[in-house]
Amino acid sequence: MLKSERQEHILREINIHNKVLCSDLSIKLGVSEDTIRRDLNELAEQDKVIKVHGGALSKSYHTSTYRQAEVYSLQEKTIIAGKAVTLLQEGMLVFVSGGTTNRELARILPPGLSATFFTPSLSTAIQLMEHPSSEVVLLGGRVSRNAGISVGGEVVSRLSEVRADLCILGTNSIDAEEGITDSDWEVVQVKKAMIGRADKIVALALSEKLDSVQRMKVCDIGQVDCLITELPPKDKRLLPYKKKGVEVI
Amino acid sequence: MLKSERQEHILREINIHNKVLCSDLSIKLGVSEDTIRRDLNELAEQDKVIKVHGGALSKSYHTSTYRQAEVYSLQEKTIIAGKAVTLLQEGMLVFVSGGTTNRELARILPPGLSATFFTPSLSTAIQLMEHPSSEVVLLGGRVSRNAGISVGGEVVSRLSEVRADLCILGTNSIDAEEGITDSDWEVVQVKKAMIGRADKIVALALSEKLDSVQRMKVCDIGQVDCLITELPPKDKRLLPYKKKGVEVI
DNA sequence: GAAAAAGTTGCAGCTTTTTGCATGAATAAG
DNA sequence: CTTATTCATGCAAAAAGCTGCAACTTTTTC
Repeated sequence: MLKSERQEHILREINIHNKVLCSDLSIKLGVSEDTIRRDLNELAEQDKVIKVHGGALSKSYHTSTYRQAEVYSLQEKTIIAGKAVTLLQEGMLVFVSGGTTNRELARILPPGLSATFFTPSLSTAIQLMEHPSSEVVLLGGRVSRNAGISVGGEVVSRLSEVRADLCILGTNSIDAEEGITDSDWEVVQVKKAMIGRADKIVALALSEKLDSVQRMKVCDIGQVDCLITELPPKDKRLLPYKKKGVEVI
Repeated sequence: MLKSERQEHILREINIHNKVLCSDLSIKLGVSEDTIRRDLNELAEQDKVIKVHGGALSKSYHTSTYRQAEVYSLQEKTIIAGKAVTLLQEGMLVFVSGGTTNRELARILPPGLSATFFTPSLSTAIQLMEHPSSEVVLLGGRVSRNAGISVGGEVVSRLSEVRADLCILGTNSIDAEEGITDSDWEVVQVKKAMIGRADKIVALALSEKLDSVQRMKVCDIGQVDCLITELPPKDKRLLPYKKKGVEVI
């Protein structure tokens, strides 16, 4: 295993768990603790991690600790994000909507992956900015104070000029009959535009959002190719969606 | 559990409850009270908590905001931002560039003011979002990892469709002879476009940036209407700029 | 393509840090 | 004033870190 390969692995581990122990990594990667220590020191010098006695901590976790701690259901969201990452492939063009789950996705992106991300979300864009090898395109427009994303005709018309391989939607409500729904008209417009211009639609949802409906429709369940929750795919609650032909991860 | 992790946990506990007891933490974290005591003493030395007999108290009770401490020369930047705010008027359309000084400006914006801000800067936009009565328009485009702003043709062409009353530029280098200069080509393109579409140009600069020159030219000193530093307007160092007809605040 | 240089890795020996415990002093509470 | 905590200190064991070194691999140079 190459040194750089190993360091990427370490970075990835840190992004997922927010910390690593020298002893764990030593076993997991099959090298001595000294080597791990040296790696961590190098990464710390490059300001990519924070070295502490016994291991290292994630930098993004630390710099924004105050917010991170406040993220609701963070653990579940990290699980969801981890599953979603498996769908990403080298060179893809990906639409990413707003929401904390998507920001979490941006945070745990494998360092090696180089893809192009289009997003109207400020926080997702900022998180993606820290990723070394990906391109980030921010969709500009009037900023919705409420949602923290750009909205309006400009976003929609900008989206109409691209075609994405994948569209990753954070969802507030999803139901096997009613499809994906939301409560903010402007957000709905943006999501609709994203859906219309992507080959594959992936919905991320906490299990508590399942089988709930809100006022405004984003899309039919038939348009959703893949549903990701923190539940194991064979959970009962996911059955109605499978029956509608949605792939469940 | 890592030491730093444990201290993080203690800090969070303190922020929630405003106080902690050594005995509680000892049980909750599964370490001896001595260890907790040592942690609390360390945190107290770093001025993060207030140590008292039997435990510790929250410090943020009295003083809030941690992240501000991390901004370089924050005090000077706040002074600059405070002066710049006086130029803003009701209903104005304002271009704002990136940089921490401009973010500081966004932070101290008078709550009553309702203006429209166009910015390519992610952090400025996020800060402006918290302002109750202003409109924020984010200029979208490829995101420059380096500068944290949108760059590229789209930003420029978008700017060409508006005309602003005011353009507030954070500057890295300004010189009475060479004008405003910068080191990042893409940032320069965006700034140029902003300057070309605004009636009044305001440059914000720390005094240490005065009389310095970098490789790429943003604009001539003649194009700058107003220069704001943290210095009093009659400071000697500002004389060369006054002579060139720049208003100095 | 061989020799030299540079980089990588594990190990032994030693230093530093961390942690829990024992002891006695300091402090708060009744 | 008495009593029960709480605190500071020193100490020892364990864990983690650092350093130099030797073995090995990769890259560069001639």
